[in-house]
Parts: sequence; structure tokens; C-alpha cells
Amino acid sequence: MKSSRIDEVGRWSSEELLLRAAWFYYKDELTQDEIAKRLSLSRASVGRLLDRARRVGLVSIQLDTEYLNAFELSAELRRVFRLTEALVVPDHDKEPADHHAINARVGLGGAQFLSTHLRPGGSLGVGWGETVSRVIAGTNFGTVGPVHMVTLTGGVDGYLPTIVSFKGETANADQATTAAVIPAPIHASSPELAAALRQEPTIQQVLKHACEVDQAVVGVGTPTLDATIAQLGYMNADDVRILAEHKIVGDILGQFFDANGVVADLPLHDRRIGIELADLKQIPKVVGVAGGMHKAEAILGALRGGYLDVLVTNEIAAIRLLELEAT
Amino acid sequence: MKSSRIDEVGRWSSEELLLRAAWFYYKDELTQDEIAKRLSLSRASVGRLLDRARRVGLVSIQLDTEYLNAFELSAELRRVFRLTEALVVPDHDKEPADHHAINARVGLGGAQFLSTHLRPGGSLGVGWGETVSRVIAGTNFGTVGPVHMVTLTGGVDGYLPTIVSFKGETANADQATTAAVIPAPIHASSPELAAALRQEPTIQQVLKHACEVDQAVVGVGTPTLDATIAQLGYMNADDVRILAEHKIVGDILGQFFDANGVVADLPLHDRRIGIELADLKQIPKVVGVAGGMHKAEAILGALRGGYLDVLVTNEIAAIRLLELEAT
DNA sequence: ATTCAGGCTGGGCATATGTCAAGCACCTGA
DNA sequence: TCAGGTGCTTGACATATGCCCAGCCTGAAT
Repeated sequence: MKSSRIDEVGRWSSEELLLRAAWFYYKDELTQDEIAKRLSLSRASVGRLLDRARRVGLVSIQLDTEYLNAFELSAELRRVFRLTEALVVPDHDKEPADHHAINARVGLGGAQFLSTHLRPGGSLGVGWGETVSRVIAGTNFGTVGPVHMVTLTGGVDGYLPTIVSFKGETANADQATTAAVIPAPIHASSPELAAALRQEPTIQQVLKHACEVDQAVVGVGTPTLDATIAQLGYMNADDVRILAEHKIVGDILGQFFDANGVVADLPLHDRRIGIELADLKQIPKVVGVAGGMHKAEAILGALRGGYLDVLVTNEIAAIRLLELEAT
Repeated sequence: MKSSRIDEVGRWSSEELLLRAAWFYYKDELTQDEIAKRLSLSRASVGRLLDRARRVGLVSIQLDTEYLNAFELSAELRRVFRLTEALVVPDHDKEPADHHAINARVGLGGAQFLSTHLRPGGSLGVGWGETVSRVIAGTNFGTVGPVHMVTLTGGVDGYLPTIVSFKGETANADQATTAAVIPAPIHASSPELAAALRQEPTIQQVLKHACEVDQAVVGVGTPTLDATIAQLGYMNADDVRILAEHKIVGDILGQFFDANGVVADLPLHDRRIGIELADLKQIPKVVGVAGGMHKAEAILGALRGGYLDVLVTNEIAAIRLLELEAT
């Protein structure tokens, strides 16, 4: 038994073993038992191998874009808001789920979108927020080929560690897929500090790249205390009050806008580090990822402002958006 | 029970239902039981839905290109034969499997390659043969976006019906993905007829397009009676004898070449309808798909002739190729 | 050399999945 | 209207998978 394992398995590296197991299972549709026999290990080990293969992203499951677009709500969103594409992830429960769960689900939708629409060798601007971070975490860059990622704002210290950390996860992806990160928070503690940071050559350079990416993925935030941006301390109750006075409905990349998507003139913006929404508009394909009933008004503002070319959202938000726009 | 099914499920089209089930299962990782509950149908039905979703290609499973390339044999093939890429599909059994099984497996590999390397809006030349037909059948064009396919030779009446038939399978794929087919067999019954067919404007036009595709997928055949081309009656025992006299090792698109990949001057070629191997060389990325011990010499000839930029083969053939080249 | 921690392995059980035969509703043609 | 057929549902069963636990090996610290 042991000798046979050395003969059979021993000469393969751990990665080759993973690959073999995954191929046998997902392509040849062998059962775990059969794989175990052929590889001379226990079925449990094969199960563990497959588990690992899924975790590291060796295997990825995608749904057909055609079908996704055939979803009725998707077609309506495209028509009503003149979007290039719209992806609506179906909800299962009627009752409102918690924000994090929604973000995770919609993030998966964003990942699905990127996985099928990213072009190798292209550049991808990465926005800020929990949902975006979910998107990046869920996207399998290995299947899509080398991509150059650039952050569109500061805020690496918040929700974006996945970008940096993912490089080590896959075997040698770092050769291919690169990431340029703005080394600053999204909001500095004072306007002066923000201005100083914006002058930094390293930051300036990334900002310049950020304006030139061919695709970008951004979240849409709400002007409330439970928003991630507030939870992380970039915004306090006073700020929220001011936002309410200005009739702000939401933000993208930390820039707040009203129901028509017009960016307001706010003190908060002076402390911000990142590209402007005007710059964002110049990016050929901007993918907005946001879901949940509570974000409907914010998303609507973003759509009216024309910042998004593609929207990834969930069912309930899509329905609400169409209701709001119909009235 | 019945009324609830009408309420819940009745208003969704069959396709939306399919999509929902697939999303819940593959993205949200719900169990079939949970999906059944939420969709108000039986678990068995959900199972059937998922089965259908897989069959029509709504869901597709891909392996990470990085890992595939990390496979040791793949790296060696690339190095030794100076290929852009090489995909080696692992074998499970030592004993030689039957040709059809090998073609199916390697074809799946080709499909995996195309799925991750096709570019939407691009054009794909499609060669002739059982393996190529497997590749096309296994490739999910829905996930990759619109592709324009062109046949590189005649022979639709033989092994290529999948190209035509697949259009009806997916919902509205025909809008996006197109296919131009040379309406002729790969070998006409006489040189005169072949010449006449080659003059046909419709055929000429497709041939012209065929030379201009940016990618192509072709098989590699052997000069033997059990080859598909012979089985379908395009070649008889006499032809095979002549091929042997000319020291032919294999063919691509019905053009036969020797161990160095040099195309021989054969009467058989006068009856052929399709682009020349010289034209094939001009295509930026030519993917060769062929596997099995018995095809090693043929593949080696093709590689020496420099016709292929990418090779998809199986393990045993890869090992044999490297052995042959080493001596 | 010894001991301990950590990680991996294989067995066994609970759960999830694939599949079959029987039954039911709906459609069709007489 | 009714008999027969078609296709879908259901429940039950066989199989496959996920998961936990105890045992083993390995490597490091003492």
C-alpha cells in the first residue's frame, strides 16, 4: 500500500495531484471513489483535494451569459436605464437579509460578471467598499488571464486587503496579474493632509493610471451611519447630518450625489483621495455592484447620473429600482 | 400545494426557472432540498432542472489556466516544441483506451482551452475530424460571447453537424454566434469535381474568410484505414498504400505530410476542398487537438512542420512525443 | 533521546444526490 | 365524452459526498 503510494502519487507535486483530481472529477466525471483508486489514496483525501481545488480557485463554475441576460428583470433594467448589461442575482427569501449577506451574494454576481467579461491583458479599476471587495475575492483571475488592477481611491487599509493578499494564493499568478494600489486611506483626517497626499508622486501616478483603465468595478454606498464608510470611521454622525441637509442619496468612490446623480459640494470631499466621478465617466465600461432594498435610492441616483454602464444587483433592488423610476 | 406552485413557479418561464435553480445551487450552494422548498417543487424536479442546466451549457466548469500550465508535461512540450501553450489532459488508465474515448477526452481538453482563450467578437476557424467536432460540442459559446466560426475545409456532411445544430440548442445564441460552413465534402469524388466546387462563389467566399480568422482549431489525423477520414469513405486502401509509399505520417485538414511536416504531392490532394496548410500557417493562433499513442508520429510531424501554436493532447501522447523528439 | 503540537490519513456515519417505477394530470383524437 | 398516450411528479432506494474523530507520522523544542 505504502509503496504503491510512492510509486503512483509520490512523484507528482501537490499541485499536479490537485489538477489530476480536479480534472478527473469535473471533466471526466469520475466518482471520488474511482479517483481514489486510480490515485491510490483514500476517498476522504480525494474529497479534501477537491475541496482545496475549489478553495484556491482551480475550478470555477460560471453561468452562461446568454441566460443571465434572458432574465426578465435584467432585460428591463437594460431598457429602462439604457445600460450595456445588467445582471440580476435572484433572491431566495422574501424577508430582508442582513447587509453583509446581500453584499456577499451580489458580490458573487459581480465576480461572475467579471469572470466572463474581463479581457486578458486589460486593466481594471477597483473601487472601494465591502461589495467590491467581495467581487474581487470571488473573481478567479486564473481563468481569465493576466489583468492589471488599479485602485481608484485610497482605502487599502479598509476593505481591500484581498487585492494584495490574493497574489500569494495562486501558484504564480503574481507574474501575470498585477495590482497598483493607492497607498492612502479613502478619507484623510484633514483637508490639508489630503491635499498633501494627493501631491505625492506615487499617489499621483496611480491616480493617473486609474483614469486610464478600460474597465472599472465600483460599489454604491448610502449616506447613513450603517454604511461601511461610516463603520470604518471615515464619516461620523455630523457628516451624515450634513449629507441629509444636502439631500444626498448615495456615493460612489466616496463622492456623494443627490437623487439626480449630481455631485454635491461637501467638506467631506476635500478630505477624499481618489479619482473624481467625472473621471469615472470617461472610463469605457464601469460596472456598478450593489444590492439590497436600502440601496435602491442610491443606485437610482448613480444610474441617473450616468456613472454606470453595467449594473449588478439583486432581484429585490432591481424591482424597487424599476418601481421608483416608473413613478 | 397546487395553487402555491402556480403562485411561485408559474409566473416564471422555464428558462428563468432553470437559471434560478442553477444560481441557487452553484453560486449560493444551497442544497437541492432547499431549492425545492423555495421554488415549491419536488427535489427530484430540481435535480432534473440542474441536469438540464448542465446539458444545455447554462453552467460550465472551467479549470484555472495557471494550474494547467503548471503541469510538468505541459511546460516541457512548450519548451521542446516552442509552443505558445500546451494543455495535457491526464490519463487515468495505463492500458490504451479506444480511439473514440481518447478523442472525447482530448476534445474536452480542447473545449476547456477554447472556453478560456476565445475572445468575444473574434473569429474561429474550425477544422475537420472527430476530435474537433468534440471540441466544438464541448465548448460553451454562451460564456465566452459572440464568436464567428468558419469551417476550414469541406466535410459538413461528415462529423461537423454539431456546429450547425448547436445554434438551436441555446436560447438565442444564433443572434450572437455565427457559423459559415463550406457546403462541400472534404474530398470530392474526382479532381474535376473538386476543381469545379472550388470555383463556386459561395465556397470561394468562405475559403477567403477561412484564411483570415484569428484563431483556428484543427485535428491531426493518421494515414491509416481506421482514421475517421477513411472510415467515412474519403480514402480507401489504395490511398493508404500510396500514403505509405510517400512516407506520410499524418494529416491536418486532409493534407498529408511526412515526418518533417512537409506536405507531399499526392493525387488525393487534388480532390480536396479546403484551405492549404500554407494558409493555416498564416493564422495567428492555431490550436491542434489530438491524442493517443497511435497519433504521436502524426502530431510530431505537425509540430515539426510548425503548423501548430498550441497543442492539446493527452498524457501518454505527450510523453511519447517528448521521447520521440529526444532521440 | 523524548515529548508534544500540528497536520495529515482513513474509517464510519449522516446527509445529499441520482435514478427508478408507479401514479397522476393534461392533451389528443375518435 | 372517453380511451389512450405523453410527460411530469412523487416517494423510495442505492449510491456518492461531506464531515467528524481517533490514530499516525513528522518535525521542532527541550
